Amino acid sequence: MATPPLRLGELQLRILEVLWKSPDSSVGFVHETLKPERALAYTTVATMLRKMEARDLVSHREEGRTFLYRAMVQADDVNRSAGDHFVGRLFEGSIADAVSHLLTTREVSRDELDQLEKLIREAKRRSK
Amino acid sequence: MATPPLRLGELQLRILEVLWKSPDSSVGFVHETLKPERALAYTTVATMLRKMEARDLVSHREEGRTFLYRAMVQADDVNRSAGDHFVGRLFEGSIADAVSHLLTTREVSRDELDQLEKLIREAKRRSK
DNA sequence: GACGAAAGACTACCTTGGTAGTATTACCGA
DNA sequence: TCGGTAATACTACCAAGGTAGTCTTTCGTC
Repeated sequence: MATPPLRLGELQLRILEVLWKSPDSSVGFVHETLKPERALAYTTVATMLRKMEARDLVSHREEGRTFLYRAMVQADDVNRSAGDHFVGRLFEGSIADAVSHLLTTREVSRDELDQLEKLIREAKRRSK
Repeated sequence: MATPPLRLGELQLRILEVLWKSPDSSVGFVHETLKPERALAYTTVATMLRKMEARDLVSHREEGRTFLYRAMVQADDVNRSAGDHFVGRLFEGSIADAVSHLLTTREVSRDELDQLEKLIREAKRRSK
């Protein structure tokens, strides 16, 4: 179904993350969950949810008087889209370049490096 | 100077890329360069350039009647910012997770895998 | 049964990216 | 010098993300 680029804002992403972790969340729940990091009005969350539903990013069903929302896009879709953008637009498709950039511009723990090494070995095995 | 997140649109990114490759480009040059991929009006490019200058993404100097623009942000700043977003927002800071995602959601050539392996070895050596 | 709390519906506003038309100015060639 | 062309300036619009106020309905409770 040729998913379009999926341009998500920060709040939308945060909302989706709440819904991925807790499907069938009410507006109030999402609002409460986001409260520590973002002091948003309840209506702001409700409005954004409605806007997102208009874009088929989420859907809702009614449970009595409250709406329970769930994500209509999967985390993988979003990550994939973001990955495409990151690697494609910024590094002309070269994963090596992208990873190289990641590795050189920030601290990477010994542990992470080990993990990465393992990942590569696995990828090699798979492609063999 | 605590560079803010640097939220760039697609066109802005393309324009910056032209300016990185060819500093001191005129509006006409940027317009021409972008023509094959985007059929934009000349004035669209000029307007975007002016908007970008207002945000200090680019600057210009006058050469007779024409403006020559150059990027005020470096490719590294932009890539860094995008990398932060990609790894930080989407994978909660885990480079390993981010790379793993990259590796599993798309084709990676043997060559790239070799390159990656080398990168990791180097990173390990550096951190030792 | 009245009343306040809670939920959704609507509407509005701001910002920014993207796009482009119109106006103005300056220069160059016939 | 006259006119066309090329440059910038200004203005306007649209879409989308983000934010929130107000209105209406619906419960639960005293």
